[in-house]
Amino acid sequence: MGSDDRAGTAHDDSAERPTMATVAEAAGVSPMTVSYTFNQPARVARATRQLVLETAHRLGYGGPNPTARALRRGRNDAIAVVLGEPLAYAFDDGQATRFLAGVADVCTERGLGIVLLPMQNDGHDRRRILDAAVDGYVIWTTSDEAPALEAVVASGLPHAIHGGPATSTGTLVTIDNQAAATAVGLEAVHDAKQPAVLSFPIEVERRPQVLRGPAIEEASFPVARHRLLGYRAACERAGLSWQDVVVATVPANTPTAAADAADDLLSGDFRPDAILAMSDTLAIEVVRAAAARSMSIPTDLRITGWDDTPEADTYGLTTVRQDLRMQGAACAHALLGDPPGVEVVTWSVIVRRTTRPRP
Amino acid sequence: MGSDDRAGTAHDDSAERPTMATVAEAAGVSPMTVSYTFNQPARVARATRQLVLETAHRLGYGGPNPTARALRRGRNDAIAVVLGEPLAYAFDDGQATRFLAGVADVCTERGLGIVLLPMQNDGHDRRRILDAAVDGYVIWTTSDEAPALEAVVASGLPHAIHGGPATSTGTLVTIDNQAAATAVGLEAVHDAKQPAVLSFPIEVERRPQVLRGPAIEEASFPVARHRLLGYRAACERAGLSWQDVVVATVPANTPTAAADAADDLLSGDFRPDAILAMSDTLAIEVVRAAAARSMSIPTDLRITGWDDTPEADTYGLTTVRQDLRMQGAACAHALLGDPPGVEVVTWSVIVRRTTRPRP
DNA sequence: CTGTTAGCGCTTTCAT
DNA sequence: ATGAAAGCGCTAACAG
Repeated sequence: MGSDDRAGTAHDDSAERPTMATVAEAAGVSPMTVSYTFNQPARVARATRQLVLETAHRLGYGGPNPTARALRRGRNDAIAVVLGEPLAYAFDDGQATRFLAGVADVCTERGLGIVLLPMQNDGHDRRRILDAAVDGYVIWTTSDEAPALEAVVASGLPHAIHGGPATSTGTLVTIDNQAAATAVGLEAVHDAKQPAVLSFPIEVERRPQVLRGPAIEEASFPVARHRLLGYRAACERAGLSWQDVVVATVPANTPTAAADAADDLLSGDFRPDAILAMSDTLAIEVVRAAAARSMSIPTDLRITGWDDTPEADTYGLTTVRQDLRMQGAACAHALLGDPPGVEVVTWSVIVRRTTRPRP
Repeated sequence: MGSDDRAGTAHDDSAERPTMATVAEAAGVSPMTVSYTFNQPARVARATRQLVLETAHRLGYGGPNPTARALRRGRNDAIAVVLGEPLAYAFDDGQATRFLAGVADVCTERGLGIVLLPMQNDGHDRRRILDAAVDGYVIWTTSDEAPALEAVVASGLPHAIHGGPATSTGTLVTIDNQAAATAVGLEAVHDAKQPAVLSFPIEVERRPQVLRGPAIEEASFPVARHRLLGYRAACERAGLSWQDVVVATVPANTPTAAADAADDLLSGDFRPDAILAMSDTLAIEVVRAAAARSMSIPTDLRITGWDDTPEADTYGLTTVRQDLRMQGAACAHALLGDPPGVEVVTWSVIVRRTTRPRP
């Protein structure tokens, strides 16, 4: 590295971190005056303020201790976002990051911190939640039995849940996944014989699996469950039996996981002529895998996605349009007690070239 | 939403949130016994523990208040990650998310929360930093004069900075960007006549610009500056004058911004025969833009990237290999006082098909 | 095994 | 415009 990059004189651990009292004493004023200087400067005489600020600076006092202030005020000015998956996955998951961006929009605007709480499903999740110094929780799509949910409810703090499951005390923000799945699914299956589904995990271990006509009611994740119910309805309405539908699940909504699953689906004995994917990320890897096999879309294979990302347009993907960023913002608002406003989240189906027009 | 979506019991907003003292009184024990029950259960008689837990549950006490505990313990069990950009950008930035994942690895392992602090460059940044209840800061690549840096130093808390700039009290984690830029740059410019650079922002406004032979020393971001210095060295070593090199900057390291910039570079009067990009994300958009123009790579155009992402391999990109996730973890460790271990961050150049072999 | 004491650093409330 | 008192909810340190 260049010589303009010098760091690392030692850290002085011996110096006590100064407190308000230290500064007050050094400046010859009361602690209250120091507090006012930092919190309501207008209330303090110009000269006093100056003196306090100088003393603070001289002593290396950086301002009121946020923890003490939070305790006294009974408010942390921060909210937690509970992610039901390792953070590394969440950051690779376009849906999750768009949702997070929406939460962040509100937090930035209101000057709130965002605390990310990764869940591990390892028994410490409850602690992780209850130990966070926050004023409320936003929960990103999780499973029905997640201990995290119980902990959030136990905290007694306000919370908003995206996708599901609902709690009795929180706000649920979601589109009607089942209805949307039926609608988009029909675009692909109306002229198909062997549909398959590329699904989010349906059990908490998040293992990748390939199942035939799985029992949907047992799926642990409400979002996946509702979409599967919708897809099933679409298949049945097209005169197809759910028993014959193959469902492949990915461990995470990332391109890498999607590519593997797409490969599995297209290489197996089962030769699907329609694939209903629960995200554009997944669907696009199907498009690619199909292209690699010189399959013609939509003739040989119909594909639907979910989210209507910019890439969906690039790939001509028939998909469900929803605004996850807005839903993230809606969760934050709900939790902060703002007027609901967006209780009902809208969605629509965007029909493009990866499916054939319905009669 | 389906009626299968119920959880939790009613929330009584009228009830005061119980404290340890409340529980202690109700259970007929001292507050310390309640504290021990939650923090060192082994120290409490089984029967007493049982009683306390039951009482707590009955009263809806969710456990020790994290803020009070943090104040008393002098520790927050959370660290902040300071992002020099809006969160929405950071989440779209593969480098940033890989780095964050590394920080998250360590935090997850150690049970620490991650507080995301987006900077706005709006004068409140100092406050945002100093108001966070955390035990230290990890700073993601920022500019030399960022007020955030001053605030972090003023906090007196330990901090680790990725990329730069260094502070006197923090740890710097970075590869030798200048040396790496020279090395990878040479792969592309050794047989080129008109190189161009696709760069990260060089001024804090992050405006997209196209400059010819810019004054590198004035670039505000150390990472971009060092890489530009390295690229310049490569050009000069190849007998080319920096004055003739066009540098285009992107507002953010995202595919969208990259596509725009790649377009600008390839559509302008200046016809580059080599493009040195500061990330694989940027480089790949150049490859695509070149393909769309039927340019032949590496014959018509040599391209280098940075990071050696999986996509770099897919696209046959000559690039710099570095492990940002590990660097994120190194920052977290440094800040937590763990033995350094990774002071020196390694890098290497991976030569693939987007450049021509050097003689 | 359980309890007492004494604050952590700050700010609300109420004086002056 | 400044200050004194009180205590937010908890736990380290030290009894017993």
